[in-house]
Amino acid sequence: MVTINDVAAAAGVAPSTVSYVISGKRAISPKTRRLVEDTIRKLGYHPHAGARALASSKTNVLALVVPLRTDTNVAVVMEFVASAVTAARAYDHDLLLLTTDEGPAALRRVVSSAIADAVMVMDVEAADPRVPMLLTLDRPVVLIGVPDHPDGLSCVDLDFAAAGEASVAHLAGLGHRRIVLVGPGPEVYQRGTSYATRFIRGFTAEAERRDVQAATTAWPAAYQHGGGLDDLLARHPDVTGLVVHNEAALPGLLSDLRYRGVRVPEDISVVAVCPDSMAVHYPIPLTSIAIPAREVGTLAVETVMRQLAGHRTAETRLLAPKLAVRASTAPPAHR
Amino acid sequence: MVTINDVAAAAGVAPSTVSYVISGKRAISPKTRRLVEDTIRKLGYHPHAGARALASSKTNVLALVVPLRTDTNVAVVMEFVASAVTAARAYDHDLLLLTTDEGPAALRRVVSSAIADAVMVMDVEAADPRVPMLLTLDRPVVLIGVPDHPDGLSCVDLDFAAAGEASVAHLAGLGHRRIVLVGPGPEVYQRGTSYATRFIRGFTAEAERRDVQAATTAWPAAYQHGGGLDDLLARHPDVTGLVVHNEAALPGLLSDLRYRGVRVPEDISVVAVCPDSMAVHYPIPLTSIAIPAREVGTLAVETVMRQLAGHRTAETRLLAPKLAVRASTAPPAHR
DNA sequence: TTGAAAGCGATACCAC
DNA sequence: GTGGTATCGCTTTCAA
Repeated sequence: MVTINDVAAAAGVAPSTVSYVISGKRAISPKTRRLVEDTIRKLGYHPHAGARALASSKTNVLALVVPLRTDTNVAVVMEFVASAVTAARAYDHDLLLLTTDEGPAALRRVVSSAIADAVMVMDVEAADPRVPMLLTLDRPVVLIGVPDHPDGLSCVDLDFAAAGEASVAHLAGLGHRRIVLVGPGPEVYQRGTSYATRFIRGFTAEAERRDVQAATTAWPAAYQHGGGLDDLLARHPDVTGLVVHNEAALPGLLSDLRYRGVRVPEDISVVAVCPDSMAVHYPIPLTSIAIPAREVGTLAVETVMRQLAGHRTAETRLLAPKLAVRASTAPPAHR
Repeated sequence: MVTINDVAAAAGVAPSTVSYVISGKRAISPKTRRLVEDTIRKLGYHPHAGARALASSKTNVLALVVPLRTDTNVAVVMEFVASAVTAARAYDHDLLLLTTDEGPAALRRVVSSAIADAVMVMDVEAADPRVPMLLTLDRPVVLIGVPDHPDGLSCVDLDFAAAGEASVAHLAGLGHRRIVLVGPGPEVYQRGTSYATRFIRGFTAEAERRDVQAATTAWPAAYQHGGGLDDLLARHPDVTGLVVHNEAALPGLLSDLRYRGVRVPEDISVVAVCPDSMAVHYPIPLTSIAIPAREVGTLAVETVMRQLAGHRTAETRLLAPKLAVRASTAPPAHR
């Protein structure tokens, strides 16, 4: 293994000089700098991460806790993770993967062992049991999602309440008076997953404000196609607008609509809550509120990096929803 | 921070004794062991990972390179990752996430810096440019997938060639004479992604052997529903069996079939290649060949752990495909 | 602008 | 069965 001493010897300088060339923490003459840099390249030197962590108390590793249930929204999680890795690399950090299954103990372990410098937690629940313990960690923490009591932890997420409002506002603006929410499965609500309840809150509030009849339904994430739409129409025969906050059920629902000869948007308007990339790929491009997984991932990393840089005040950033009007919504037909 | 010296002092023993209690690498009297363990608990001691890595040249971290393109099969990747994390934790290891985007350099960096002890690489291509460099790493490596020239690297995967054969064999056995493969999009083949070509090879070979007419088509992963089936039927009007090796296109294809009034399996039989959990959730449970992401993830970790334990000979493990007969296949109707 | 050397917190060898 | 201590590779303070 090539060590800093090897580099120093080969370059004819002190190890500390090599260290400073790398870190840039003190002025180095251009000549020495070039010499050292060349030697590093020539020898193929890579600083030993463990030694570095030991001496500097920094690992340059971020821990990311992801939900690996299959019921959850896989595509969004992946997109988030991808952007987080990329953003982390831009700050010269790596990502260590933990799962929600491992519970709070995993977080304590990773931080106490100095495996990671900071922690990002996805899939936060309203009364998340991890919050109290995260507070005791004394390390930067960023929650993706918003618990009822963040207690001074930083949070990043789409503003789902505003998204719920926006979906209703759009349909109401077009003249729809009876709309139904196709939400995630009951298990999501049972867990108290914060985004689902926040969305519903906004959805319902805006419906009241605008005096439109709004009902909510929960569809299993595994829903493919079959009786879902028939059930819904039986209960809400005069519905003209659907808000789908359940990307996994989207293909099945649209298949049901097509099969039943219900035209979109002529007979029923559909607003989807899903990544834009998903919305545009349907034969009828969907009017949608984007789930900005990419932005949230990047923002989470930036927030955590800011905290690592010493900025220790908690900040909650809720991204404003963006509703893109595409081909799946229109004014309701007169009947 | 609580160090091993703090524990030693509090317990009235030498630091080395504490170390040995933890590692179990030498005999300790029950009395001392209990004393030390209690002290560790009481003080909340966690060994410093960096210090450990420095002294022992082991990080207890596995690097996993995942493909984070969105065109690729998200659900399978997630399932694989989930099982890999779980398996790794069973061996007291953590998982560091790298992406294919970072290229071969990332692997060199992670290994040379002693951030990880070994590497697992997903989404291997036929002529994967990473293979030559992986060979120079001098660390355990496991490929998920099989390149044309593994050159002594361990590989783990589903036996896709056998899967291709099995799909044809099942349909041919039922009496089908004209079948079509709905494969992944052209970009997958262009990358030379090994599983896709291996599947086709088995598919075609078995078709020849059984003298059934077999055609192959490539559907975009983003396919939802629309003209896909019409195109296919126009080109292959007398097809009676479909093999779908493209889970993302599955909902769209089935929607097309339903919409066109093509009954499954009465008019057309469908064999899917996808995780079992996916196959069983359709209204017509699909006859399928399972993509054993879970098993592959676990096996990959076990293989890498075996190598870390000193077993340095490369082993290629191709899991035999399991075809589960469900409701989407039947003998072809006589026309 | 550079060098020397004291840690950082474990492991594992050498003694007893 | 236990203790003492050199060592791992780097960062950073102190000196020059």
